Amino acid sequence: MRAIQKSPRVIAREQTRPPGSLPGKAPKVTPKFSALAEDEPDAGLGLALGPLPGYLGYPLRRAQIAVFEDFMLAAGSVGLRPGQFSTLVVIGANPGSKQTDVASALGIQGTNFVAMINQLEERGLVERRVFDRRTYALHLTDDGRKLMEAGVALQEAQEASYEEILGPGGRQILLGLLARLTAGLDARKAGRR
Amino acid sequence: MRAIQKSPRVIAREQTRPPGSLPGKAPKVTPKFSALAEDEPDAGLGLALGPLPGYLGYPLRRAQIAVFEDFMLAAGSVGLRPGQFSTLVVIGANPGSKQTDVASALGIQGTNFVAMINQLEERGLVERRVFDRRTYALHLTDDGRKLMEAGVALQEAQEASYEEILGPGGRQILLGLLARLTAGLDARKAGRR
DNA sequence: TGATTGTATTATAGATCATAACAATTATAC
DNA sequence: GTATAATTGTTATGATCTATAATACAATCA
Repeated sequence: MRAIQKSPRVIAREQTRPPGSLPGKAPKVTPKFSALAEDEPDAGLGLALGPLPGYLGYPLRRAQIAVFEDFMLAAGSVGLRPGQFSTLVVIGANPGSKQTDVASALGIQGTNFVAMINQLEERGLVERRVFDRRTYALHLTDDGRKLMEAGVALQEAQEASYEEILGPGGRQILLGLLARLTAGLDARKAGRR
Repeated sequence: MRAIQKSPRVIAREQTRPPGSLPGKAPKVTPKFSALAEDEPDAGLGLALGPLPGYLGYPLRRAQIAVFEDFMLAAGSVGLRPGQFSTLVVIGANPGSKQTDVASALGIQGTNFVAMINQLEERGLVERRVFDRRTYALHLTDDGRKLMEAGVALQEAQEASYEEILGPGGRQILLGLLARLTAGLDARKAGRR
């Protein structure tokens, strides 16, 4: 509780609070006067999320987190994070590419991509070869290719399990809708520019 | 290019590289020995993404980023980030809730939720009232409610535009598939535990 | 009473992401 | 052919987001 530790910051916050609202005794009886949970499944434990589940951003975010966690549980055994895995896949599909191109294909800022390649190179998975005097050509090492292929195998299994969850064809429909949404939003953004 | 700046780190990396591959002078004549485009770098601009677009995690991530950017462009005018907006919505739907419950409803770790509430409280959008001596009850201030409602109005407009992009019913189907996927993965994770 | 659990907090560290500045190279314009 | 611009990779920095560990205190229960 905040009032306990009395750090300066805490004290400052307390001082700005109307005195009437910080009595030691609280009305424990207070019935969640909201109880607006009339339209929520809610299951007693969780709170009502209001309109959030109907706003695409929220379920998208939750699904993305869930899938990433799932990936980490499965592919964590090969020691790859999602971003690293996709980097290996793209380099594997385009050997000799420049850092700039790989980064932009993945939607990663070039400036942040440097650290990623550094890590992968230090782990002996990726090689920087000279392309011209200002450019590197990226290649997978043998270890990198092995790890990438192991990740692909794991990922294929994951996709099969997603198909189980989503029913026959559901996964394909989801992929199509996601691609359409991303393309539409990217186009809108490009139009604004 | 890395060989240019010669920071200690750079030198260290170069030293660990097989001598044959680190000539100080780049073989300008060397016909980009890469060009190994075993499968062509394709399409001039974008690189091949290999199997990535067929793996749910990747399009999910891209879509989530695109939607979040879209939200920031629209709701940025009211100065709310997605996480802050959803926090306001949940508090508004459940006035008097404990921090713990709001955080877990949103899937945010309690320890990270503290900073979020600090910010919202400092901006005068959220109030911490005493619930009992170790617990705070969260409420929206008048300003907080106004901002939340403004965000909801903006978000409703966004959803309409998503429906345009996804075609009639497409948005609803997408919502359903995302919810099913998240629920399925959460159940699987819970089962593993 | 003493041990356990609940609630909020701080500190810390890692990953992610964006911006700015910079160095060297290459490409282009005049 | 030289001056200028655009590319390419890098570093540095700061803001977010996230996860873990440790702490302080309160409430509950055997």
